[in-house]
Amino acid sequence: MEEEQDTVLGRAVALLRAFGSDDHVLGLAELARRTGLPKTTAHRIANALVRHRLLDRDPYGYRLSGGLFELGLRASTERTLLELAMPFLQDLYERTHETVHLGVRDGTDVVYLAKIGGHRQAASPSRTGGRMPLYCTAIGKVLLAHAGPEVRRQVLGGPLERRTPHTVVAAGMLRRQLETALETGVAFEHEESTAGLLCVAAPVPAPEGRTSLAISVSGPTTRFRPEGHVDAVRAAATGLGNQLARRRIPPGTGAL
Amino acid sequence: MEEEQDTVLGRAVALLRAFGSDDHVLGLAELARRTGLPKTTAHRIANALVRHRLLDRDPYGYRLSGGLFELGLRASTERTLLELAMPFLQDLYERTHETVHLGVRDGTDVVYLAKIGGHRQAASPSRTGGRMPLYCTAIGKVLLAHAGPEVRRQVLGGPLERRTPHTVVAAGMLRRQLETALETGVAFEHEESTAGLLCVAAPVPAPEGRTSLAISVSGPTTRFRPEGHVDAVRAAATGLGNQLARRRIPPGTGAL
DNA sequence: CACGGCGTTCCACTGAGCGGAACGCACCTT
DNA sequence: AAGGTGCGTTCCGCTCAGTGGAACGCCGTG
Repeated sequence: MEEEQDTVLGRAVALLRAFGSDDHVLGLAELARRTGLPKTTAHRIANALVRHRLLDRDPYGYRLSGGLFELGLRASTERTLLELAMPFLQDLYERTHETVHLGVRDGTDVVYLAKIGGHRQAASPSRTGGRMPLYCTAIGKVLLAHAGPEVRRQVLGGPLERRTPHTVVAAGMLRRQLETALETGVAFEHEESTAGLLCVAAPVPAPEGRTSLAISVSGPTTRFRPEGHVDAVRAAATGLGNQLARRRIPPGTGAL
Repeated sequence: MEEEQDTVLGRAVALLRAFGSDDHVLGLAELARRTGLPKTTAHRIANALVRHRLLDRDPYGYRLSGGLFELGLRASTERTLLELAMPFLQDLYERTHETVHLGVRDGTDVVYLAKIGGHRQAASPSRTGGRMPLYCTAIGKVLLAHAGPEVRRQVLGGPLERRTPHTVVAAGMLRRQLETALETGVAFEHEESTAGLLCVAAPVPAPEGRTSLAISVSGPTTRFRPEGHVDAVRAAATGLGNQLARRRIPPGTGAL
């Protein structure tokens, strides 16, 4: 958790960021440990954050508050992006009735901006606001393929952690997949991040600069055939792309 | 913008909160004005916030950043609530193909947690994370009807601002509408917050304590008949209510 | 060209923030 | 029962991060 934290503000932000996308509630000690702050300091600042309604407190510890949630939703760029994107995701869901995702690239991660899934949705571990490494998801591979050479080098050079028996951990193999992704305009995932999960993703074309958004449809191995949804995903992605271009929405690169 | 702001942290939060749900980008001077901070101080803190990626800066001024957006999405209570609610909203949308909202009560406001609307959605001004007063929307009236007596008194006692020619500004009239809302389990809005907009809402039943969530369907006067969707909304709301009860999700009261 | 409003830089003062030490408490071992 | 461990909390004297008035340069506008 490397942050500049020599000022109250930095420390406060560090405390907020200490909450990963999976841990909901953290005790004071854990918080102090993660941020590397002295217990006392963490205590003081965390309580101040509670006072200012950025954190909630219950007997079990601290958690990010609804106030923070509300504040986050006001971030203009992401919000207008979402508002424009929703109808397309919506349509895609209705055509496929499988889980639909919208993701942005941030560094070597995907951040999921939206997820639509009905009652019968596959047990995908993704969560809105959550992160995944680029190399092992369909959205990730699409975005990686369209990212600059530095990012590709960084990912292909770095270790490719095996997350399931099917994760592509050979850089050569991955590189080839990225090539075909560029050619065909879609990427697939076959249980590479999560066992039992298949996925197709297409990049949202950006007027200028690098694509950093992608849309995907995913479903369980039991019934889902990714190849069957290629056209639908592509349509949604290009539809959104056109919409964004018309509205002159800047590409989300680094925005997040 | 009354906040306790005698500490850096308080001031920082005040700066973030200075961004209303409608203003995207604020200049330094405007920011200083809204928070009542000296220009210098606002400048220093705002830049610190930029450094910590809670604000973005472009030639036009400051805006809430994607980092803040991401952070907000991690707020556990709201997130799990949303994850449980989405399928129901989804279904409701598919049944009606009109704009669907999920709202919570916070004080005398509704806060919209989710909005689903396809391409043909009505021009409702609501935005995810946005607020509306309780007295003039369907969701608001439902929530008001189920709120404690203090809240009712506060709203009915306070001035009812006329937002359109159809806004119910007579306390007596409003009170009667709340009664029928309690009896029938749904509330309507006929262009009371926005011209051309009709809406039905139903409360999400809470196992214990006060209901503070509601679901609505809305559409334009041109084609939308709220009465026709009563059953669908009610079904979605009780469905979600059962789900929440089963999962023992605490009621969202004051959570936000 | 003077004016008002913007964002920015400088700098001397001071109190908000700091964190080590020490405490009470609820669990576990032994 | 006695000791140990990890938790959240309180106290308090030191000091440096945060403060904000003054002053500056840069636009537009009347």
